[in-house]
Amino acid sequence: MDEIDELLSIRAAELYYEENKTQDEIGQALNLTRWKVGRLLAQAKHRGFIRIEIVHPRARRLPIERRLRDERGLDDAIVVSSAGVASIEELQARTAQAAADYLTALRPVPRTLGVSWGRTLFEISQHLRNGWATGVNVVQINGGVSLNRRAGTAAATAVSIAQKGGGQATLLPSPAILERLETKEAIESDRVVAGVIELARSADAYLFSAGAADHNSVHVESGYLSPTDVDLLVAKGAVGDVVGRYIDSDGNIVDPALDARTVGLTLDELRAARLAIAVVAGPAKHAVADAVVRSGLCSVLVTDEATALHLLDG
Amino acid sequence: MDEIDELLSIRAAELYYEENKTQDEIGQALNLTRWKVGRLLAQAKHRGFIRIEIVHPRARRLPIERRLRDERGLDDAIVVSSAGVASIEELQARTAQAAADYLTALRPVPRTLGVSWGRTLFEISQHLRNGWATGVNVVQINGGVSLNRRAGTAAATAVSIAQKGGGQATLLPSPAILERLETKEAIESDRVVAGVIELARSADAYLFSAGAADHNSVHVESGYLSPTDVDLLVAKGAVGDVVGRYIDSDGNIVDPALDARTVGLTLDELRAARLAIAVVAGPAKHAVADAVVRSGLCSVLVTDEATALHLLDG
DNA sequence: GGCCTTCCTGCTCATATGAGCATTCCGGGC
DNA sequence: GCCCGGAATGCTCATATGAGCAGGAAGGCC
Repeated sequence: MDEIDELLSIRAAELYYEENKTQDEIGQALNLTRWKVGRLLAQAKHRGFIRIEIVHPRARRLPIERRLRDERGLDDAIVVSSAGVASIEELQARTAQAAADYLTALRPVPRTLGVSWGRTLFEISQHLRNGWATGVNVVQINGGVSLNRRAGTAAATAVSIAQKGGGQATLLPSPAILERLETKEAIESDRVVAGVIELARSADAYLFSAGAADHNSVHVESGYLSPTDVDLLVAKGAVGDVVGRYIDSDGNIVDPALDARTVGLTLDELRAARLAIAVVAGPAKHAVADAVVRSGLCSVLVTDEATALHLLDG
Repeated sequence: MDEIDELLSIRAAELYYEENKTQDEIGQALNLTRWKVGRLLAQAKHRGFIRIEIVHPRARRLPIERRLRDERGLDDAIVVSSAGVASIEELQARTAQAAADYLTALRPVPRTLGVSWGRTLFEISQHLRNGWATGVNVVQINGGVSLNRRAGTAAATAVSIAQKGGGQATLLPSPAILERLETKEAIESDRVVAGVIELARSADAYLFSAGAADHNSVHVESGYLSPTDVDLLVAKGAVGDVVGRYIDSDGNIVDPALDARTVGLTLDELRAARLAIAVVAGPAKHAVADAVVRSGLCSVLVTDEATALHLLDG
């Protein structure tokens, strides 16, 4: 395509998209046949001169979703648009909304849903509508008795999801990470705890997020880890955590000793699940999102456009 | 339109614009008739959820041009798109290019073109192609014998426009602003100078820019004014200059004494012209652009999108 | 210069889309 | 319960558009 045609295609595009002229009218205006105009417009589209964006908080990016499915082997992918997004909070809200929408539309409706906890999960629970399902029982898949002011968030999340879905929540009455291996084993052998974990293993679907390996983590905030602990994990290659278990960029456990003191489903149990929905948004989580997808921790990913593009191109 | 329909219209738009599905296919996918889909898409467009942008340095904004013509009484307006613009320099280049394109396409071709000088005019001269016209004579409309290193820019601009247009340049051999009124009157009564100004008055068309009233002005750079002079003009309400004459936001001369010492066409002569093309770009010139258009200094405006929107909404 | 290949142009025809209209549905008033 | 007005729906039909093809121009190669 020479420069003349390039310019003509721009003029044609202006008349077509901004002035709503027909290709025929454009042809008359520019002294071209309507077929030539059609070809110029096709060229302009093909060469990326025409950018069409859907500007709406609920807008998704289907072509990127397709690429994630095809190129990264996911069963499904939900990518929310970043167009017109003003803040990271809004991005997270959009993603949480999309996750809530996905859960609501999920068929068959899971009888038992295993959930993790954290800021993302809490937000999803807020975006779910009353009656999003009928009779969905919710079970926590990792420890989450909070140690401080945030106490109750983990429980509130599971309870809210269950209540709005017309079911019961089963909480895992245990800290996320214990200081001593013996304590962790003792807790896990407790009849109630063991029962909950057994129930969690039998869930039809899992819904969880991933955390970045930084001082902003809920594990630091909840007091399970100190900022120094996180620094050490990062030094060992940690990019983030899933259900409280810190992984490197290949999805491997970074610190087996720490992992052994962490209560809840193991990552391999998660990997073996038929339906594991990861919800990960924001630039801070690009690395951990990559590790999650790469190592097959989820079969469905709900994320934002920038993170998705990072997974595909980065 | 309720929320359900709003969401459906977004889903439909995704399938239509991103997946290139037909409205019929979308209907099947979403359990709607194809007419409903068509209506949803129309709604989505109408409510601004669909944003179509033409991303190209030569792209123009025809709807804004129309508004400028209709609402601001211009004979013609050229508005270059700001989409994907990286720097102010690029914006100015785009605008200069558009001005060059406009001149090239101008019919009837002017026999004599009056031009001012400055950075914008110089850039336009660079963007013009050899043979953009055949036999266009160019005459300077304001004084421009530079006093310093920039010497020659003013002359080079006029000569370049003339040469590329297959004509001759007539330079105005006079400083832009003189220190004493008597000198200015003496120069203007010089036979050569008087002849050039007479020729300038008879031009078929004028091409000029406007300068912001700041220390970055070419008049400061060329030594005709000191930064302090400009500060004083600003204090008197100056928003910028046209052919070396400083105006306030209503287009009135700010300092009649200074104006009397300025050589070249007067603003009223410019206002009386049949075809006066002003080329003004960049955020620094929003105020002066407004004054130019408001006071009828130009019949044709070439500008950038942001400046145009400022004229319309600001 | 003649020939061949390749790309481009203008066409026919099938399909997709939008305008306008009749019908149906729904909520409010009696 | 019944009627009515207004909105939403599904339709017919005219128009706009894209796919595919035949003919022709342009340019390279002998």
